[in-house]
Amino acid sequence: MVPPATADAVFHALSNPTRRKVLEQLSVGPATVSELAAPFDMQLPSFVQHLSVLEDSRLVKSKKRGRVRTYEISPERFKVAEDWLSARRELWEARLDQFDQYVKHLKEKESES
Amino acid sequence: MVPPATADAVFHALSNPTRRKVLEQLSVGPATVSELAAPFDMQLPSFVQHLSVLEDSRLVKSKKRGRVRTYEISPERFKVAEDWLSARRELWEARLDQFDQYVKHLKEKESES
DNA sequence: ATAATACTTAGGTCTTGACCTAAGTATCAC
DNA sequence: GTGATACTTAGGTCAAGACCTAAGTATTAT
Repeated sequence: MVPPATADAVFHALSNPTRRKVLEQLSVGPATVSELAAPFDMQLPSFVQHLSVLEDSRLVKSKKRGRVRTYEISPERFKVAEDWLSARRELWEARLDQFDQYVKHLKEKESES
Repeated sequence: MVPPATADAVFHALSNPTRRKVLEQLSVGPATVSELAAPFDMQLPSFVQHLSVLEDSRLVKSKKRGRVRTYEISPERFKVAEDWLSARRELWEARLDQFDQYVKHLKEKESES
């Protein structure tokens, strides 16, 4: 069981377009703060806050070497979101299948008469 | 391409534990406002706001018959989240596979010497 | 017709989120 | 060791989010 606070942080991190674009960039490969910030029309301190949100959610991790901080994707964390979504899907698909079966059953009965 | 605003709304809707619990409940089957609200220690108007957020994101839909409003899951919308996540995963997995290949390649070279 | 039920509307508070500017620190390049 | 670079810290604003209470409307039950 994933603590709910974890899912909160992960989905919240994903809810902002700037942060999603950062994740899209990092999916391609690691990058530094300035590289990540370059495409955005935003002051650096504001942008860095987004990186903090991402890091707090653990969707990414970073390391500083000298004065340069490099970020990379932390793939394990995405499972929190993926697993929650697929658990929902399994539940309702099972239910809808059951409903389909029921409809099919009704139709068979109908054609008997 | 899904407009980013859509992903914003979907992930934002998913970021709150009350709303996720509602979605868990609705995955099991449709339910009315009062049925959904019952487990939560929250005033009804506050709770109904959560339902509005979910409906705005189109993760759920509702219909009113008489004085009772019934909610149900709207499965298509979940694909927005699922697709975004799986697109990221594909990218970084391709990259990490490539890296694995590279390491393997290095090891082969090493054993030649 | 009256009362109870099932929401809805209309506010108000308090916290969090998303930005900003200005100034600071730690490295690196010369 | 001086200046440029790459962030960091420390504030401050303004909008959005998550709750609340009080009162309203539309249905249904008696």
